Amino acid sequence: MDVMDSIDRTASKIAAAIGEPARARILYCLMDDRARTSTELSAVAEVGTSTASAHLHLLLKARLLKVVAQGRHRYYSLAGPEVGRILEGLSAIAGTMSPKFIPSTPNRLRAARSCYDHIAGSLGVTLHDRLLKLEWISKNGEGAAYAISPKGRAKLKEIGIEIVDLEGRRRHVACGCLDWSERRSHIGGSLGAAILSLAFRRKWLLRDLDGRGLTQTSLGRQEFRRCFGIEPSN
Amino acid sequence: MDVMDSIDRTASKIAAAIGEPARARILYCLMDDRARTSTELSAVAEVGTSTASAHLHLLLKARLLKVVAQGRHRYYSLAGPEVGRILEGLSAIAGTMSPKFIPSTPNRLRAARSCYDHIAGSLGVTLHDRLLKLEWISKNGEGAAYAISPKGRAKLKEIGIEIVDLEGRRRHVACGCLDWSERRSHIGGSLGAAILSLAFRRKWLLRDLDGRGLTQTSLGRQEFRRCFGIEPSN
DNA sequence: TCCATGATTCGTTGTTTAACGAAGTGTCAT
DNA sequence: ATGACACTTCGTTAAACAACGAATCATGGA
Repeated sequence: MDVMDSIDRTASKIAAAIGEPARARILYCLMDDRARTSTELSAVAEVGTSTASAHLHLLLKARLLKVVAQGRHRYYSLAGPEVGRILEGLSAIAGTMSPKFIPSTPNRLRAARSCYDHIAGSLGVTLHDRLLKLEWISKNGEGAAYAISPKGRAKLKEIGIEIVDLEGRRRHVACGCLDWSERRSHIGGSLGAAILSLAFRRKWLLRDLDGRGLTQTSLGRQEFRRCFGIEPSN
Repeated sequence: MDVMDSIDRTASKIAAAIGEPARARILYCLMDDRARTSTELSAVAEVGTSTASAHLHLLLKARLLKVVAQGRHRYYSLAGPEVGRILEGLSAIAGTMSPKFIPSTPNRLRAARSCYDHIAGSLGVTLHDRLLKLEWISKNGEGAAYAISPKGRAKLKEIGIEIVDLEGRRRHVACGCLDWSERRSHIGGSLGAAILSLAFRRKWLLRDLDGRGLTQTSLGRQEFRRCFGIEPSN
């Protein structure tokens, strides 16, 4: 009975965290699964940066948000899918409006882009998520680093990437790299570099004139699909 | 965009309603689907009756609770299953504890009892819910009254109850009657009376010595199951 | 009818907390 | 190094609101 009470109490704390208008605006803004910076969220919440900082701190403590520090930016995002579900549920009660009107997953896709020496943009994020889903890589590594599974090694070897060649250097073999425009992780580290270099070599991707943009060739579309099971997006 | 904002705002209001400790205690206490009075809930929330009244008013406005007036009592209960789901969801996030530990549906069953001239207690409630589920009765009637469906008439006739004989009197043919101990509706009106009288006549139920309690016979268990599909409870 | 009891409304008090600006910390660029 | 920028921490103020007791309304029983 005592345990139950404490659950109720923390549940109530969580509800209270959502129950403040400025914080609710922050949370619902983050429902598209993109990470945003403190200052951006202060604009969304329509409060000063210091106030937003306090709100974000509280939301972190309530385990509704998580944060990733990247340089002098701190990217905040929803702590997990359960949080999104709670928010959807509340909206569902709120309006007679059906939950499908809530701006959750559907998101405008952005073009591929390079980030230093690996693939960023929507393609980079898709690839990143896909490798995790396929369990070629897993989050078991230290920090933001990913571990490569035996299956991943085999499959990547088939494609033409030898993991052993990438190991033993100072650089991580694979790690999540937060994307400036997508605000989600894409695949970085020497594996990310190897994939981009492979894609250039095989003419899956062409470098744009501005040096950062990438264009996927029709061959590239086919090959990304064949190798990773990625549906042609745009 | 404006519509979205308003949804967020009311969602935030709902969360705020849950986010006050006293109100959270009230809500989680009501998760067993039983209606409770204002004074009882004030005890649960550990506040005075006037404070509880204010909280209950707010929860009504937030559409998290509904209320049924019965004499000088007002029975409060959760507004719907979505509310329970939200509360469960919050608890799920709150603890690492799994949602199944939340005291939602499983509830100690109470013995059958008579309420004036019809069946109350757990059996009465079960019967009430069953008749609705089978769609022999529906909530289309005025107020707390139920309408009897054609199917219901036919099935009840098979059992030995002629609805036409019950109609045209001042009394409702069927209506929900809030149970003092179960705090949930059982089946009242002349249909309720007819069922109890039938159960006595056929020795499905025996009146206890105290005059209010009812004992289900083994024949009764069989027959309630055969006629209404009610599983033998205790 | 009158009284007892459940429940709500009202007015007051005290606590909580959201908001801001100013000052402090850390990171990138020149 | 030094300035610019992103972000947080601190101290203060003002508004929101939960709590209570007293008064009021409503219902059921004597």
